[in-house]
Amino acid sequence: MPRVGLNQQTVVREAARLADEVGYQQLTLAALASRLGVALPSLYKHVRGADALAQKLSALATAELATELTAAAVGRSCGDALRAMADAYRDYAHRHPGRYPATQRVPDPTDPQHVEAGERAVGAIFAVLRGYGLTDDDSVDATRALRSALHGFVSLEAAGGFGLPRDVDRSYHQLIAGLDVAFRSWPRVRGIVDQADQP
Amino acid sequence: MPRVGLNQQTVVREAARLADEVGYQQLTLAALASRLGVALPSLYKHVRGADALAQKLSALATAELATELTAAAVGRSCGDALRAMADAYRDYAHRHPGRYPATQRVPDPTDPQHVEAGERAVGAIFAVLRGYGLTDDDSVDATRALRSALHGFVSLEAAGGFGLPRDVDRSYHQLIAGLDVAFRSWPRVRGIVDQADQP
DNA sequence: ATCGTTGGCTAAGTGTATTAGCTTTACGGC
DNA sequence: GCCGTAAAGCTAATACACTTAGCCAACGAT
Repeated sequence: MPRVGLNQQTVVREAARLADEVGYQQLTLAALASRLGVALPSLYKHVRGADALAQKLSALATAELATELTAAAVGRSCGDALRAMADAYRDYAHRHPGRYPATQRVPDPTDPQHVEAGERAVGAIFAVLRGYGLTDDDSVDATRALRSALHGFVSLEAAGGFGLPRDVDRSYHQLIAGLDVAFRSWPRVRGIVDQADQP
Repeated sequence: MPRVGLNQQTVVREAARLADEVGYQQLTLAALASRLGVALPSLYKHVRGADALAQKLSALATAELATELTAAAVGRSCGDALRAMADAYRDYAHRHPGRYPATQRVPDPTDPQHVEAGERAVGAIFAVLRGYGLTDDDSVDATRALRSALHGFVSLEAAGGFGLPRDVDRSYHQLIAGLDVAFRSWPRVRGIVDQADQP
């Protein structure tokens, strides 16, 4: 029985490819093992189990996404940067439908590469928002808002949640344009929010 | 062996309760059967299988959510309606952490109640946006934007995606305030988008 | 009272994840 | 070049989850 010569990286990479083909939920150790030409239990020599594989896949996908988000924003600012980053985000989800859901897993604190990837991804968003003059609490709120909008749109789209015939690209760009407007008036808006909290 | 006296409704209702307790992903036919005091295969007398149960649960949760969204918006308009509806949305997700994910399943066209529930939910959002003067394509875009923002925020929050200590309620209200600003300037913004599409 | 429908059951089969323990390959040191 | 060992593969067995088949008893209508 000749050895296949696997290691953790090859296993996780192949898991990513398989997930993109069959879907994140359909990624199974059995399918992965057969794809790699080994028996299922052999995978445990490289990965602690199904959950650990999902975590490693998350680290991989998050790192890829962070790199692409950063690349999209470099050399641009404000609206230009926001549009470029938003397009890169959705584009990644389209090109990697199986990896994208993995990026939503919260980084494992015991995996430095995973943590670093998550920080890079959030950092890329943070950087764009700094271009709008947003800092401190404002930038935290804005980061959450942007992540929510991007992830929400992409995941609804992937789930087939947009039934009407209206062009989905158009709706996405309109959403981004709306966020641009919101971020431009963010501190002013915040004043209104604070004010509304007072009785 | 005395009969328990189940029917589809009691099974689905109990599934909803169980999902809220243990989580949507942890909802299992085995756990549901034991909770109902019945052997697992007996459930098949009331539900076609695990997937059909998930679909029925989706119909139930979507109907509940639609009712609460509608109730929140009645008698209000624009920013008031938007805030009330957004709060109701997130509140439902908090009160029913196991049902909420079920609402994201696309309605089954062969289940009239499911379809009706989905239409009511989207209709409630549509109605609020009409208060902003948005119609036709604009309202489709805006509905998608609002759904994306609400779902994205709630699902990131549920996943534990917001690590920083900044108050999450504040961030949510800020997001809603930002959407209010965006919707007020929606048609104007749309002109910019259309313009950007030209070379 | 009985007959048919229906709601429950047990048994059995499939697919996935996991653990235990064995075998053999490949490599580094001598 | 040989050999010892760590690691990479394997088979076997366990634990769940979902599903189907087929049996039996309870309940309602006649």
